[in-house]
Amino acid sequence: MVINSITKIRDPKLKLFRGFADSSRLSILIALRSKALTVNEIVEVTGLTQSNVSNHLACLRCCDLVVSEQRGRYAIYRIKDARVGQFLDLADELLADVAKGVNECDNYDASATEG
Amino acid sequence: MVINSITKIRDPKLKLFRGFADSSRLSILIALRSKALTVNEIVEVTGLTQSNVSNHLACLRCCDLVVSEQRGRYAIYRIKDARVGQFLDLADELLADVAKGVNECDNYDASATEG
DNA sequence: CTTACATATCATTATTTACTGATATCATTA
DNA sequence: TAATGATATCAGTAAATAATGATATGTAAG
Repeated sequence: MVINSITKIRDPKLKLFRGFADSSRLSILIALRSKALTVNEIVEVTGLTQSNVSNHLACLRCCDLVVSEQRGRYAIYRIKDARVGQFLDLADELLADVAKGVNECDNYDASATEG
Repeated sequence: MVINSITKIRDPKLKLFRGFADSSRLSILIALRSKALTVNEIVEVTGLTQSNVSNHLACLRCCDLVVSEQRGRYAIYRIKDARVGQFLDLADELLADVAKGVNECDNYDASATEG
């Protein structure tokens, strides 16, 4: 399993940030924030493929950001702790107050936005 | 510039997390947390190469996480806002309270730790 | 105006990480 | 127990990202 190579990371803080720092994983976390979902529901909401979602869920589960509960043949996933949500909130706050420029900093590479 | 490809990321939240989600950048941010430093000082503290540090600083600067001030032939870098530090704090908190397992989850791949 | 120092830039290469598609597992139902 | 549905796993490949090394830029001092 390659995705879980992040679990080899020694520094747990780095590992934590990595959990949030991928487009697919972030989508999953945001989706799970409102309520617990089955894998298929996550697939539908995010538009990712099943295996991709499953791989990332393994990653998030391993890092203790989400937990799964087997209910019949469904696996229900949910955010493990509300603080994970708070982490997302703080990111928004930080963006609103501190790092407004994050939004704008792509003008160095006009070709990327034009092409 | 390849490192700054993160600036192409649309979602600013994702971009923010990416800022923290690299070993070198995280080292730099942690180093800058205690006090402002020149590029060479960062190089010494982190053990990274000069060009690597410079590349990552460009990335962090672009994302508004750090700012630089030219003083003579030195460039002084510092964390742009205290909230960036708070973000690091919250990560620690989260790790302490929520994601303790982050530390332990590498037993799936014994070969990696043994070899 | 040449030298030395400090930093930035950039192309190349190396490494990491994510995605895909096929298949395995495991629980339910017929 | 065969078939179906839901999820997990994994090898292979593709894509993204970081590190390196050479060099450019800019600043100060001789």
